[in-house]
Amino acid sequence: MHITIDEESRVPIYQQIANEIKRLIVGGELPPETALPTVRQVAGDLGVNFNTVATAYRELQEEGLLTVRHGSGAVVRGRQSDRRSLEELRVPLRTALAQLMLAGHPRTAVLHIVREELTKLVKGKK
Amino acid sequence: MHITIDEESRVPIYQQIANEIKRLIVGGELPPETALPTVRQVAGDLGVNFNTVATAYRELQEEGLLTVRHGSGAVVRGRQSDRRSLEELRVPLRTALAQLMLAGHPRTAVLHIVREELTKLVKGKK
Amino acid sequence: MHITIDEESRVPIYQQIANEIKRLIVGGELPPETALPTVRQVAGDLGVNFNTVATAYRELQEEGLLTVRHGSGAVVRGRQSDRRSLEELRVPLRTALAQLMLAGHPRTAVLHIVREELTKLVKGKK
Amino acid sequence: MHITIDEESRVPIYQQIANEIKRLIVGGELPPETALPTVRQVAGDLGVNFNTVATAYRELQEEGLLTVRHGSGAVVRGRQSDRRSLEELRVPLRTALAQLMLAGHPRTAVLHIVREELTKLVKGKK
DNA sequence: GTGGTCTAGACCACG
DNA sequence: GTGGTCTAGACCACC
Repeated sequence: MHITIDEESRVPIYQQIANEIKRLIVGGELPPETALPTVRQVAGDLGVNFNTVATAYRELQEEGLLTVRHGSGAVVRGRQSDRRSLEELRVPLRTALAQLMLAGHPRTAVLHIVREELTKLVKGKK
Repeated sequence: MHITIDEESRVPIYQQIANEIKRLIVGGELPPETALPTVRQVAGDLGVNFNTVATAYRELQEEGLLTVRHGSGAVVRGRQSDRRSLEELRVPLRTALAQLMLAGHPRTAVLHIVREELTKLVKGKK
Repeated sequence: MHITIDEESRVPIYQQIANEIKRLIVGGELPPETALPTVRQVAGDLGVNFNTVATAYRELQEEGLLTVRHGSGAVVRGRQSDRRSLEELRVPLRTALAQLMLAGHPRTAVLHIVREELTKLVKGKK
Repeated sequence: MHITIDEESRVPIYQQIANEIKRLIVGGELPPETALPTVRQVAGDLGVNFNTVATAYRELQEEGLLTVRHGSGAVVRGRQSDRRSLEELRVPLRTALAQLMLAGHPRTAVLHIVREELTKLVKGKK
């Protein structure tokens, strides 16, 4: 399971970890029933404290994406769904798109980038 | 200048203000050379702390979007561009797209939402 | 003996098993002197670890609800009673009631729900 | 704001704190818009680490009961509502009722206790 | 001065 | 051996 963390980012590390795992779930690299590595293993790989990883796992569990079984690890849930409303999810999208356009990319270029990202997201997925 | 703030959001208020102003610049509602309202005025309108708005303006200045003229307020810069690299801007986009797909929206639906948002962004723009 | 476990719940599985058995004792479905199925049998039925069921049985024994006869399984005790004080038992009740009211159910609705649950509890009981 | 913690209980301290605050909200002792004491103040009063209190506040925020404003403290939300379904809330009630009956209290006595608790819950409420 | 995050390390609960 | 909880203390983000 490959996760990259940006130490410089102002996004909290635990949030970045959660986002990366979401990406892997969406992309099919972590299909339902997959056992995730232990918090201590991920912590070791990333060089962060295990509590930081535990916070990420906790967030994913609260969002219904993982089942964390005390004593036997975490697995990806079969029926995933983000509980947040579409309107809530539009806000970060809107912000990301605005920043791209501010950087000087015209509408068609932005759409191209979006298509690229969508393709990368589901690359591994059957 | 119409800005909306979500008190419940975990995104810092100053960040929300900065994002909203970026949106208005992209949309052409704040064309180059436009004078922005004073920090105190915005703070009063939104009912937030003076320093919060000041932080938002400082961020926009650091990103090269505003010119703050000593004693006479801030104006939108002529040649705007977000200084961050494309790769840096892809991360929040990727995250936003992944969340939409996790919510169960298929690729075509996500693209549709993206087009809607892009259209809304440049609505006021000639 | 029908027991249901919620894998997603944050209540430990052994605790859920113990709670379910208590419910069956209260309801009269497991009258005094009834022999309980063996730990291994319950574990197999529920698809949980052997030790998990053993922990549940141990808890019930410690609370004086079961008699574990060396080598011959567990039986329901004749004169059952939870050893904990009334004050100790009020706390979870209070918490459960507060959550129901927070969910917007008025006092009379909560009382109705309580009556329903009490009736369900003793359904099988003569 | 009076909160009592049972050090012996197996319910986590942060959970107990959250439950107590819910009780105070239901009872009207913490009406909407009330500012809660700071995490450090509560931590000092209860003799626990401030992180423990912060975890409780976080849980309440995620359940939509508090608005935590970074830098200016937490306030009780106007429109509270527990997002969990009625069925989910019935389980702890069922468990609490079963334990009371196991302790030898007949149905009418249990109902009496429930009424007492409901009355205590809303004591301070107008 | 507020809450948020992260670390380090101990101990417990669970399966 | 897993995750959960709690502590202690540091530093940062925010208002």
